[in-house]
Amino acid sequence: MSSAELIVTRFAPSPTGYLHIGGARTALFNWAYAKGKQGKMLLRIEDTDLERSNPAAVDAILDGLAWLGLNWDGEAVSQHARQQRHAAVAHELLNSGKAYYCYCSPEELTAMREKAQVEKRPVRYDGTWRDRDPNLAPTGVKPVIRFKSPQEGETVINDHAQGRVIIPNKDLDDLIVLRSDGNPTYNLSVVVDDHDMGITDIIRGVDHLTNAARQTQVYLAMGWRVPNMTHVPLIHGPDGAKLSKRHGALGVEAYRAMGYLPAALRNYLARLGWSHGDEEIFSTQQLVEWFSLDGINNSPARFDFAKLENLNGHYIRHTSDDDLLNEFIRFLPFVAGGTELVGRIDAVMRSKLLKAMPGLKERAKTLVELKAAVAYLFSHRPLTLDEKAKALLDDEGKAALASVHAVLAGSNDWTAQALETAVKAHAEGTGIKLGKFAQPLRAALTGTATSPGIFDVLEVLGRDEALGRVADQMSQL
RNA sequence: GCGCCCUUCGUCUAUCGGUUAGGACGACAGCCUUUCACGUUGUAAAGACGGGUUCGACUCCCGUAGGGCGCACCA
Repeated sequence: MSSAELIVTRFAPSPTGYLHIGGARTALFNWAYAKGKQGKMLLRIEDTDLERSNPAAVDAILDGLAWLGLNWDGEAVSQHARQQRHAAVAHELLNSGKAYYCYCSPEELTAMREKAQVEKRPVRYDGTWRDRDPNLAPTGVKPVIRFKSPQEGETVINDHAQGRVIIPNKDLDDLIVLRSDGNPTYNLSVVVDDHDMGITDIIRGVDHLTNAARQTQVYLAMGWRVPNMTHVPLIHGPDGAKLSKRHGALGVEAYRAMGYLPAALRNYLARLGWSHGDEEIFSTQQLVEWFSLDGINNSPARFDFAKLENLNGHYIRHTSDDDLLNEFIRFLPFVAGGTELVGRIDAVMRSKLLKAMPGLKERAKTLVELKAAVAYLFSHRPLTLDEKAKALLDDEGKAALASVHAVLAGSNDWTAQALETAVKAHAEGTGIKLGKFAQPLRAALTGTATSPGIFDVLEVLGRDEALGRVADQMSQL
């Protein structure tokens, strides 16, 4: 593909402590787009604001991306490390007359803003120093460098999701590109980095749409090519308001702890703000093949846990027992009591879990539910029964247990199939419904009123353990 | 306040001027059944409002309403 240009996208999160779920979707889109075009996705950490950036926050993002299975090309770029270059570009702008020194103090700017607010005028820098003679500069004041933004005309953003967005230049004031302490500001750094990194396509949230206009002006001033832009709509909470802490889970690590599978989350996120006809459930491979910028909508989507849960259940059911067990073990450390459980999974337990998995995974919508469903395998005799299980083991239940115990003990083939045949025959022989035996049995074997098929439970538990658990409940009078 | 953007079932969405407006989740009802699930069958459920343009608008234009984003020496 020599004629076609290599697509280079980037994901550029600011390290705030976790990988935001909206950021995760942005990353997914960038990733899928780059992959589908045989291009590259780069990663840049926007750590310009050192006060809010720390290694732990960066790690949280890398960890989140890794968990989601989104890899990037090359080394992650630290924006902070490139400050010299950003400052150099600011001075380049200054020297070519595309920027100027501004000596306004923060207090003056605040006053300017407040005055504008009172007078109900747009709050913008009034351009005091734009054309003023630099010789008038007050002594002892460290100036900032402001970009000389065009005052006439309009700036056009040809956005792949939003369409042709036109912003009047009069509404864009002269932004600061270099602070008085010599550090560059975001809008400058982003442009310089995206240019230097050879980014061809910027895919990010619409919250950056106005920044896109300012950045476009900087590109133009530098004579650089403006990358293709795609601003994707934001994700809202179930109530329609912007997703915030109030809605609960913001970081992907929270979704991991809630027991969602990375593949399910990818699928769900992909369908939020993007679509490919009526396709609902598709593999990541298919996403990569299908993903296109014009499949992106331009209206915000509400996050729907019910749908995520449904999808997750589907993925759990369709994951092989072996893979699912591995996912489960990988998940356990992130949930209370999970690490201890991992310690108890030896070869024997592993094979029990694997054997029980077909029955278990039909019923779990999350790995948290799977953990609960698997608990009976880890229980020690005598079991502690929950309320519903206790209710099942009334006098009638215990009597049923005693009679079924004899049947089970008499079976010389401890397989689910053989045991089912035997117990069903017993039920028919006594004229009692199967349920009258199955439910007390379930209570005795699992300590709960719900579980996978009872004959499977019997087989997985093994003859001695199963008979022991039944006997425990028979004898307690 | 100024600028920009958005608006199809409760939710995610399909439709790219002509459809009985389709699918999925959720809800409800039935079937299956040893529990819970799964599976399966079916039902209810939508073009914000008002004007245009057009033979014909969910689709194009304008306005209104509602919602979102942005307006820092934050990113």
